[in-house]
Amino acid sequence: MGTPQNLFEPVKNRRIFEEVSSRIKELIFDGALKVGDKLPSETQLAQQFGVGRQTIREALRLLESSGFIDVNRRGSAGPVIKDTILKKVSALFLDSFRMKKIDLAQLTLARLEIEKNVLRYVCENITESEIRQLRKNIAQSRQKLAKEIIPTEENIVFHKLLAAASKNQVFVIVVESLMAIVADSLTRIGPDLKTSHNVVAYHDRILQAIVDRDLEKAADLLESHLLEVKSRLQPLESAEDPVA
Amino acid sequence: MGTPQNLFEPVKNRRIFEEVSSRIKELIFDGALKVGDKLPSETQLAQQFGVGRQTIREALRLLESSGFIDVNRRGSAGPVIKDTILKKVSALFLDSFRMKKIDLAQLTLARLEIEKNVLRYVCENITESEIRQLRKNIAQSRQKLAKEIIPTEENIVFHKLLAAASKNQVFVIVVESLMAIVADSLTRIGPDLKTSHNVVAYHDRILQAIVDRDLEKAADLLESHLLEVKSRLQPLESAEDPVA
DNA sequence: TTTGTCTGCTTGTCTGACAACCCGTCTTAA
DNA sequence: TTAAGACGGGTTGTCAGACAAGCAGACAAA
Repeated sequence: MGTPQNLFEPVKNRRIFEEVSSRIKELIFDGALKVGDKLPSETQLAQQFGVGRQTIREALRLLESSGFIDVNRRGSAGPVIKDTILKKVSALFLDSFRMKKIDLAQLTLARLEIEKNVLRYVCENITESEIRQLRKNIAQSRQKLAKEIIPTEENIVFHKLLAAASKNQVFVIVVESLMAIVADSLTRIGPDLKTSHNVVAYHDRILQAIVDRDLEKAADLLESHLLEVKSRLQPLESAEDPVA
Repeated sequence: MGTPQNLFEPVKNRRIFEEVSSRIKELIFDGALKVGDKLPSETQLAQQFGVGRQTIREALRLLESSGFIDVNRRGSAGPVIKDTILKKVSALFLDSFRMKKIDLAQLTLARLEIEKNVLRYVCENITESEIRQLRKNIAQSRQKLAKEIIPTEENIVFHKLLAAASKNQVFVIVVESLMAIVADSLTRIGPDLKTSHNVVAYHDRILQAIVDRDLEKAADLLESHLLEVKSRLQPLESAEDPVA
């Protein structure tokens, strides 16, 4: 008590590569560097910033892992400005999950609530073209099923398409992140053709409810659907940690 | 059409530092390395992995920027295992915002929906101790206001405390991320004592509604509260981009 | 037109070097 | 006795130089 703590901010002891990294970041935010633009090669960057190449490399690692650039492999031209921040957010979300900060019950619950919100906006805003996309997605799943292939990817995409149709980027990011965890969990579990048929059937009925603008029905279907997915993934939860 | 495209997956050409980074990550996931443990020094790591120090450094940069380790500055001992993934997620979310992928209207809308969900779980699960924390938070805000200091930090914390009281880590992460954006936006706007009084008053009434287990009232108050915050931040949206 | 080869440049990695810096230890002075 | 100051070993941050692997475009050959 009594002693105020944040009076003296820490003197910023930034490392040079952090400074370089955030300078480049600012250039991107300001629009001076746009997606698709190419950065000079490492040697040139080193000269221009007046630092060593190792410093530049570490700065590039930072930018790369934050989703701002894409470093070409050996040989070809310099780093390219790209925007893959979303993928990086999802990856970190997955890391959180793997650090046991989230369990499947919490995940499903949150997913349910958030996707219900999404559904509301979807029912209000969905366009014909988006409906076509969803229909196409279901058709692709069915084609795979007919060949006895599990359409995992397509089933994940269905939910991402829904999020996109809400026209709210925040939902897109969050759903994308949650689905990354679901996708990861699904790869750990054996494939199951019968369940997949069920999943696709649910997706189809949900889409139908959306087309009918029947929000309540869509939400109910979604709830049953997710609870089923949860019970399917549940065994994973306890089966993990085989470490002594 | 006709030509299948994903038949040949790209030969994975992982760089050594990526390999090193993910090896260490796995050790953390497996529990072989726990939070607080110290990694060997860079030179020792280089020897043990049989690679150069530069490679180790780049691996450490990766781990650092993903929130797995904390590298001590010059001099003191080796890197320490830490878990600051959440902070990194928030930082990336903020980057998304700065890349104009999210605007304030979308943000507020999503925040409203998600915090309403949170409120529902809060009303069901909140404990006495959490109520005390929230009360304390409001009291602190009032103290600052009495000294004519804007309690920005406390006001942000209020919403984080609510999220925590939902007992769902997913909501915690999402709210944390959204509030990082709000906090950042608030620093760009001039302080406003009068508005702050209003904010704290809202928080107080929301807490009261929660204590009364009056979900509907709490949700209504939250909605008005957030819409007010939105209208306060709105000027920022158009005032940006002074670049020609 | 397609295929093979060559050249130059870029990235990935290693090695060696050194200043700045932290921490525990030892010395010294009050 | 104890507290302040000096010392030394170990560590990080950064630089410089080196070289193999690999790509891209030019050019030659089939």
